[in-house]
Amino acid sequence: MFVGNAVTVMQEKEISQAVIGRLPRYLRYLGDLKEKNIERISSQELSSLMNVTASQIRQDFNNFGGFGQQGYGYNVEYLYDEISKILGLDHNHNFVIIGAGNLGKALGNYLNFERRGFIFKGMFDMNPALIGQMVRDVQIKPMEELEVFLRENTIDIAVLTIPKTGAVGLVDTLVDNGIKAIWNFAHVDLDVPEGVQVENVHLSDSLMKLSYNISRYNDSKEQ
Amino acid sequence: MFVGNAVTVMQEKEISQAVIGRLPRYLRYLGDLKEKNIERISSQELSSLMNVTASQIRQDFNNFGGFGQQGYGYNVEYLYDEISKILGLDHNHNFVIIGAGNLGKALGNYLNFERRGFIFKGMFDMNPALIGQMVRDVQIKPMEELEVFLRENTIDIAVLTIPKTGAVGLVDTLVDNGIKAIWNFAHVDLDVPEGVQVENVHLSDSLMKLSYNISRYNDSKEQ
DNA sequence: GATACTTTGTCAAGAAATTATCAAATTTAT
DNA sequence: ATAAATTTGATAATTTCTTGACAAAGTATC
Repeated sequence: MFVGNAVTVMQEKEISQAVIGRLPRYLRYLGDLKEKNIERISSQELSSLMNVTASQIRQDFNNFGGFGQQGYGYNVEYLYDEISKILGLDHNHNFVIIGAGNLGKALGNYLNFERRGFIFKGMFDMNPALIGQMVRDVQIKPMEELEVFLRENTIDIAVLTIPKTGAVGLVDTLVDNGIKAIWNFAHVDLDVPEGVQVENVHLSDSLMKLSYNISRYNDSKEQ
Repeated sequence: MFVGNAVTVMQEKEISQAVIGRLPRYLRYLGDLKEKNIERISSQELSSLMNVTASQIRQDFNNFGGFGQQGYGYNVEYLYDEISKILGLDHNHNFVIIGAGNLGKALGNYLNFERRGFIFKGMFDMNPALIGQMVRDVQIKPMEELEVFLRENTIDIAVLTIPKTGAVGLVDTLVDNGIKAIWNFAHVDLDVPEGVQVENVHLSDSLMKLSYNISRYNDSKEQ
């Protein structure tokens, strides 16, 4: 009797976040190529297009298996589809936005997310003045209804566009009601249980980096 | 006779962007400590607070010179001020927002940038329906007035919240009229001359990373 | 004021990421 | 069909980033 292999977990090599972070950019360039009806591309061509080394491109793609062919290069459409799958864009993700301020509304109105399978399902806010307003085809609901809504709908992602004070206390509610991932625009680090994903967008951090690079360049000029 | 040293330009060690990227987070924690009137902190304490190694903290700070003292640790306020200076937050940066859509308005209304010395000076859009509207104390102007405005005011930063097609063609105008840095929300890579800083905020890339991490975790669970 | 304790700054080691190199596979040209 | 050119995937070399270790310098205690 053969046992043992049945439960063998394929120890997949962990892909570094550095690699993952580059995939969306590859996808963007491949999408552009597809629109231009370009059928194939070599790592060398893509390299000069994207300003990264050809070696890195091949290395990155090879983390997921051989997508290319010697002497030919990569088939644009095939590669595009494979990267889409890797990024989980081959199936839909429902999301709710919590915080119906300017930023929340901006994200709710952003149609391109839908094209990638991110479906805007609900929006919540504490402010009574906002309740009932429409953002696209979604009506803003009071925060009290969030829990029930999450239980009655299959929502993967919560987008947090509320001040940091509110954000921290909300995590438990979200996680307890099935949220798998948080796209966090609040300027605070969230503490989530193992298995819940957090992606931070700290806009002011980004602006500070820009500020540093301005100063650095000016200082180096002065010398 | 000793010559040579006179013209020796202090070859400052280039600080890696990895380090710079961590500075805003340090600043945030130090700000919180300051608010709690905590006077001093050791790398060890900060380490457990921020979930990074104490060694990395000391290494990071030491890139800029010794901010601490053996046996004592770091003075919170002093360290806060020094990091602020490094990030160029000790003087103001004026910015304009180009693109008065939802995202542009959201950023224009975000008051916290002002606290850090980023001053909202102007807003421009192509859409005639938006011209004249107020965003805080700034009136939306037509794109035709952008060039003159940039010449007549000292603006460091242009915030691009327009679709990518418009963004690429705008770079030359911005750079020719004194813009030193672009905070780019358009989903495209901008080609700028040496010395002009670009910080990209590619929201859909960020969302895709989140999507990958959701899939990855679910897949690993299934096995 | 002497001693024990704390904690930095620095240097070395280790790990991770990037780049270079090249054999093997395939395509293109003759 | 054969030879020349192209290009991947894999491995090795290099570089960068992170972590560990510890002497030196300070603080706190008795």
